[in-house]
Amino acid sequence: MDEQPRMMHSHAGVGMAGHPGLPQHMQEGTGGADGDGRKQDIGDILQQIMTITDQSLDEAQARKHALNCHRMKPALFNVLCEIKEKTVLSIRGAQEEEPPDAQLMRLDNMLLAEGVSGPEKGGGSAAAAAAAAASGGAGADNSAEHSDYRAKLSQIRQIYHTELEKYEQACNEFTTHVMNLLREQSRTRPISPKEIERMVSIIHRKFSSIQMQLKQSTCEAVMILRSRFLDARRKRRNFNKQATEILNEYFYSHLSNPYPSEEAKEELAKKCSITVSQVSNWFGNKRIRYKKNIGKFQEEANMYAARTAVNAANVSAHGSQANSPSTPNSAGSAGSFNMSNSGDLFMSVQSMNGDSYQGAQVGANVQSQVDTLRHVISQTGGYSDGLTANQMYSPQGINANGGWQDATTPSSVTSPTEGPGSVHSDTSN
DNA sequence: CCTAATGATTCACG
DNA sequence: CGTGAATCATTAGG
Repeated sequence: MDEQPRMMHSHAGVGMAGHPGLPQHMQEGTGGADGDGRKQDIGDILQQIMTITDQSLDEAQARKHALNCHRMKPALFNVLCEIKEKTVLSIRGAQEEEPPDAQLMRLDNMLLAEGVSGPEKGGGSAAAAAAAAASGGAGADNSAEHSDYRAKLSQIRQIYHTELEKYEQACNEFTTHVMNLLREQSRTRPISPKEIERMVSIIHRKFSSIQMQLKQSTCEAVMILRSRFLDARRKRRNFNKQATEILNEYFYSHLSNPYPSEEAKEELAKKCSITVSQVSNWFGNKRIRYKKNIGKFQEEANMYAARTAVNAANVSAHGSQANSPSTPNSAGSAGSFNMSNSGDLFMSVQSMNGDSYQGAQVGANVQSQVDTLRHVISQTGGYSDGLTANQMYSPQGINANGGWQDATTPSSVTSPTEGPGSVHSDTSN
């Protein structure tokens, strides 16, 4: 970097020597006479310039004025304008036509959809709500995040609008400024109204391209915000105890066919104040995890089974209360499904323990109670120690139903993990 | 801090 | 499309 100055210094004598514009160092050897002549010329030129500048600007002004006031001037300008029109402008005009910008339209649409542009405040929150609803309908309990999202969105919106306004104002100002300027200049040079118009449209195009940048960055901001919001949605919250209980209750009381129908899901969702997709997620997870390691869920299963059994008993004893988590589905499809595959078990259950219930059972409750009872039975019947119970359960819970899985013999997996440790674990409340 | 639990997401399949 | 399976990412508990 500082090579350069040093070089210049060291070579100053030579380097500057031949420079024509610098009269001060003309004593460089060879070109003596020539240099003197040039010096003379330059001096003259400088002198002339000085005199011109010093001389009358006034005079020039006066001449201009005279020209402007000449009576032929308008006509002349008209002609010149025409010529201009025919040449320059026509050429420019040819390349001016542009297709309606698809990208701009896309941006506009998106901003409108996100509620950034479009009508005032109300639109914003409505759009935010719509966005939230669209993103899975998780409108139940993430109100904090939701309001956060809304606040951020309205912030973006505000910035967008102020910027847009600023741009518009600047555009208008600039346009009028240019128009005035051109009008001013039209006195001194040929400018047709058409040309002004064209200039204005050029200005507008420039500004709209700036606006497009604004829109683009706004879109980006919204996207980022949105993705963050979605990420926040991914931030899971454990369901509350009650919800888990309800879900588990349903799961274990429909263990033979733990596939809630759409209506059942809706009902569960309502009961647990979660969304239907959350219910689906829960059941998906539950099924796979239960199946994967039945032993681990044994205690839970027994617990819920016992509970629902008691519940069912009470219900059927009282006769009137249709409170148990049975659904049309469990009565219909699951029933037939189960009957065909494990009718024997069903019968055996009935014959063993079902007597007391059988009389009072309502059709809809049969399935769930069969599931329930099976658990109770297996619990009470074979519950000598953890290991045997474990080995006993794993086949029965699933294979007997022939149902919702293809018996991948999980006992080998479950027994080492849960067996020796005695089935206790925690009280799992 | 580590680990298990758990809700959500993704991908393949029928 | 609903599921199963694997996986991710966060939470809760030690």
